[in-house]
Amino acid sequence: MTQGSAPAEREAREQGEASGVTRLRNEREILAAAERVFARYGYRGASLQAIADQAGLPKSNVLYYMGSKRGLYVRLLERMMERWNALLDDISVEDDPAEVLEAFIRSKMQLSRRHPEGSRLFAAEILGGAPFLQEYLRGELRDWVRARARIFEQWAERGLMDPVDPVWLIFLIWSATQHYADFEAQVLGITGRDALSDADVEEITTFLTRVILKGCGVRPQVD
Amino acid sequence: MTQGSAPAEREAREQGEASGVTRLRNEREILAAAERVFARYGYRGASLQAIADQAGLPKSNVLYYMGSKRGLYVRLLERMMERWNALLDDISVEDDPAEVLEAFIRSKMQLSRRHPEGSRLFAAEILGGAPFLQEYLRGELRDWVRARARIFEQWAERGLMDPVDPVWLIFLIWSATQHYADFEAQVLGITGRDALSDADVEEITTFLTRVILKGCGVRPQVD
DNA sequence: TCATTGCCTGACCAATCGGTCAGGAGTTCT
DNA sequence: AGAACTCCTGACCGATTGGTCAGGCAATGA
Repeated sequence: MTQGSAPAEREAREQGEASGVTRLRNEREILAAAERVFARYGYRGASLQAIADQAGLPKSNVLYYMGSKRGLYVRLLERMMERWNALLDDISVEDDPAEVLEAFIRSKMQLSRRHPEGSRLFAAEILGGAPFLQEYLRGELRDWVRARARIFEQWAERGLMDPVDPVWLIFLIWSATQHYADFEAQVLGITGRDALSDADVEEITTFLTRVILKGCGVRPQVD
Repeated sequence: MTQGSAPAEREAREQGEASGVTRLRNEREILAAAERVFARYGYRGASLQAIADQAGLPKSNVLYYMGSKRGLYVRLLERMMERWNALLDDISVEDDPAEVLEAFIRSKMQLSRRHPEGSRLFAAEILGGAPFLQEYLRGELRDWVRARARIFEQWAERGLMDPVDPVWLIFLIWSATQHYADFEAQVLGITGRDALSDADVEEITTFLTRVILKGCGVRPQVD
């Protein structure tokens, strides 16, 4: 983002280490509060007052730290995209399909599990037509999907899996894993739980892995 | 923004015997506009002014017809639930699993296809914690899921399908089908299309049916 | 003819929105 | 001491929010 194009002064000057700690803590508090509020109400529906209340700070302070509502929102989106990109590791044709697909499902599930608010924030952004993420979708993410798709196709050619459309397969995995964060209210309401336990998440992950791998003809790893 | 109907036309038919027609048309126009706006911005983010503009009517007229923002929103939710319930037909243990599951996937896909705005409206409501739908989720819908789950289990006992958790299976189908309406912006951005054609939807439906049926060990119908 | 009735809407309201700004509080430097 | 600098916030701004209401308009009943 905005970093060091203009040298200016070094921020190495520390005025009382306690104040630096406060600054970091406030910043984290605001980001966490904003993620909750934006996820729940969407960009337009969220108010800076609600975010400030959640963070336990005056509204002016939120604007002092973040500059503007739009800037805060974009920053949260970028943070979520970084988390997403972190698990988009490279794979090769030589890898084992079962291993790769399971790792894919598992890491995606953990991302939704670890950052449910961020996941919902992302979902709300897409739901509203992705006004801030068009570029990312049509660029970086599209390239990543195409690269993976090509590998899936090569696996199919080698008879390691059924010749299913790899793009629809990726969407299937995304939707199935994202569901438990985005539609949490529905899942909890129907199953009658207060929250999903780690055991539940593990069970769901196993279920999804088994059904999807079997569904596209990937034989579990045999050593 | 977009003026759908010229005032002159409205005046001409307004107070004549066809006034009932105008009323019906306005009501439909408002509901359609509201569905779009609520789906895009969520309940709080949507404004009556935006809905009125979309419908080509003054804001006061929207309130005259619908009473309040909340009432309008609830009415839209109920309409969507009716559409949903319409495809929740009864099934029995004697039915063919492959047939039922395929019909399930196909009708759910068509619902998302035919009412994408309604689908997104529902998604936004759940995303925000389902403040207006708690009762429906914990009552009607939960009962429906349990009834289906029991049948799936009996199928598994009879060896007609793998003994997978039926609730997770239902969620898998819901998420996979809903995805193409709710995350339309992502799907279009990544695939580089302007819209999904009927052929695309048919291809996706076939893909999902094949993978999911195979994935939980349901052999395609053999007659 | 005039009063009534139902459909409709411009003008208006208090509340809230995102954002600005002057200035207080607290350190550090000269 | 006082200037300079950063961190912070109450008060305020114009715009917009959901909602109300008095009254205009056209058709009907008498």
